[in-house]
Amino acid sequence: MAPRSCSIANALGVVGERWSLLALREVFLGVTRFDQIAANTGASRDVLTVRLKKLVAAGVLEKHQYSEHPPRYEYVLTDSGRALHNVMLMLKEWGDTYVTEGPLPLVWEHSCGAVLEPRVVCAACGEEATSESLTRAAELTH
Amino acid sequence: MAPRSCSIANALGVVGERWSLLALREVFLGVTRFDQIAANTGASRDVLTVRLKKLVAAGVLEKHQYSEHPPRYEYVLTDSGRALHNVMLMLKEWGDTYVTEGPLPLVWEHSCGAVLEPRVVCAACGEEATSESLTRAAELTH
DNA sequence: CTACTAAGTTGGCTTTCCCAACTCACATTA
DNA sequence: TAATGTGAGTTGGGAAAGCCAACTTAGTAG
Repeated sequence: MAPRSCSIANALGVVGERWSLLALREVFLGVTRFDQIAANTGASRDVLTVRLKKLVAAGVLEKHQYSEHPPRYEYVLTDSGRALHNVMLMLKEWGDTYVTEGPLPLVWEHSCGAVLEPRVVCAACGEEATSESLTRAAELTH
Repeated sequence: MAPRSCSIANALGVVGERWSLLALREVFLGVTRFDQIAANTGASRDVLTVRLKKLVAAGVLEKHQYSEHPPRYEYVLTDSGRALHNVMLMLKEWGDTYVTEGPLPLVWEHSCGAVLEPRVVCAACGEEATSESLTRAAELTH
């Protein structure tokens, strides 16, 4: 039996390996250079090289040369990369609530002035999208 | 330099290894038994054993015996596990948009009748929480 | 008594990971 | 001009994790 075909699996195929999401976290936080990404994530340099190459190949990051002499590069988000912001927010929210102990290492404030408490809602009606409020509309068999 | 302390890293420490989120996906879809989780994810049985044990130890899943003779078990979500639904939704949404090609393997319908298009909003004001609308409110140094 | 199912275990091999040291191209300081 | 520093990786060798198929254990069904 073949494993279930699924966008979660497809997504994890791109950003699911160790260090990938942490490298992206750094770029979201404005840290765009190899050495600093390595230091802030704790990834070993060789693995980080492989991960960044894969993220670039997948169109999540772009490698920009910001200096020709000496040659220096930075990694910037593409549209696809920026769209991962939601995933990061929810992962952070879950970690804040169920994993991290003691004071939270990072708190976001929304432009409305409140400390951000993210919620997932249905774009159509604005109501919260809980697992109970969802039904399967279609599923491919193969 | 120590790596950045962060709830995303903490979250990934619990559910970030390969197969963990796919096993959880199965439980969300109602598939709660070892053999079927193995088949539907594609995880090898030995690794799946380790992952499920870790998820149980972390309080994300609970192992329930649903038959004593013969002894049979199922895995069910805890509150912490159910809270991962948002993470899954966003990961699926990103995969749908940027990775999966062709027709989507799975579509959710919200109770309002619309096909679900999930959005992340600020609980306080209801406005969308984009990366541009957020500022860092506090960060621990250590 | 044999076959079958669920839920793992086990052994052997392959792949990936980790770490420290090294390279390379240039800039800066002495 | 020699030595030092910096950014962005590469390389090599050992340790850990992963993959697969076969085996086990406990019980049911024919």
